[in-house]
Amino acid sequence: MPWPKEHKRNTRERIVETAAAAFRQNGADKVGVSEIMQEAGLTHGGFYAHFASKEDLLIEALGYASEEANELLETESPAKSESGASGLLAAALTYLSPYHLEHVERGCPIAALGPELVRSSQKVRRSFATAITRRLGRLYELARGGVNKRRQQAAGALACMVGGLIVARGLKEPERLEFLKDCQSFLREALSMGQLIDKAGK
Amino acid sequence: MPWPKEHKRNTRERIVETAAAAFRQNGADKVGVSEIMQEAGLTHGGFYAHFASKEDLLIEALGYASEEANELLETESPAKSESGASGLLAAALTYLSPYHLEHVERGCPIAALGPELVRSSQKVRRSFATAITRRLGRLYELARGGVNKRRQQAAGALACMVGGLIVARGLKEPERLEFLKDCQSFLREALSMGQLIDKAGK
DNA sequence: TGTACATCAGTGAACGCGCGTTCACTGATGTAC
DNA sequence: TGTACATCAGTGAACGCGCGTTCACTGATGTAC
Repeated sequence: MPWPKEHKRNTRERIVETAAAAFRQNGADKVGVSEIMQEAGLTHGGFYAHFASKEDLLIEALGYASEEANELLETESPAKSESGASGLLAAALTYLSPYHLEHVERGCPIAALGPELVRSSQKVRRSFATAITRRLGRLYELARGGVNKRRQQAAGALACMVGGLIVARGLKEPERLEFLKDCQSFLREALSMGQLIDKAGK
Repeated sequence: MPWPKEHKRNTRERIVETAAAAFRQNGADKVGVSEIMQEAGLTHGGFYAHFASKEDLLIEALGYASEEANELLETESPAKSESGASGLLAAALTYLSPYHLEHVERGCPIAALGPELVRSSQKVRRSFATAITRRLGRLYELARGGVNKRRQQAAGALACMVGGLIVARGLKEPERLEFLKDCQSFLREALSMGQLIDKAGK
């Protein structure tokens, strides 16, 4: 083998990472193969030595982005330590942080590309559904209470997180941060109060 | 004037309505001017007698879709009367209904096009921000409690509604309805319990 | 150690296609007489 | 009432452009001797 063993693998990964950021930043349809390859320091012709189609790259990039976003949620964040929140609430507060609001390209692909992905090919949709289910599973593990309670809180929290970020991104400078804070306050009550009531009820 | 007075106005409105449905169904980028005109019973060439650009049509269609969705929220629905829910919760339950889940083309444009619109031109983004603010105002009016409470509940509810629908649409047949129900249960608690606690605290 | 070679990652011109937009035109219409 | 006419809503060919994809090629590499 006339090239270093890992060379092609590294190039491929560089393309995936570049695409994962570009797709989230500008939308999968608005980013061309040429643009991705150029940002990865290559020319467009070489693309098909690594991927069968742009759709295949989208699926890989989606997987990469999902993992990246899941890690973000489990990272220690200012919001997390400030409030002393833990588990599901902590993840939600991190998700609804100004940092995540501003950094689409490194953030949650559901919020960045959700509706677009739902309209994509069956292969993409399948991959997207898996990513969502996995995320829901992680949030479920962070929730506290009975089985139904945990499932409902994981669902409600994910909905608030995704919708909160999307709506905030649609607002202008003064209102968007205010909206984000309101969503945080809402979830703080909805998640922790639910707990308290559960305890009181027992 | 050699043509009936309202003829052109009617044609224009027909184009807007057709576009409002097509954009939500397939995404603004994926729907061509030709396709819209054909669905409206016309040929593509005539488009520019009605609109300066596709972008202008998008803005008009967005306004039309927003109004249509706002009306949906204030319509009497099965979920609404079933639960005896009123105000904000009733609107949220209607939003998170299977009907809305299935009918993107007649539903909320935030959930159908949100991330795509955020990446659009300044003109489109401005129009989108206005639509969101208007929706938030309506939800605020439906909420109960103090000023802060109402603002937080309106924000949290809108976030859950938009995110809940987007996530549900990303899931497959068995899970998507389950997820929708979980979001409804979550909001039922988060919204009505907040009320109860408020009352108990006074 | 030095040279010839086979490999294959990456190059760049070219393709067919659909898009948004333009423009010279056509023909249905209400009006003037 | 009937005909000639001006208006203008709508037509359809054409444009430049960027897209995803293909393919004959180039040239950097590790290996064989």
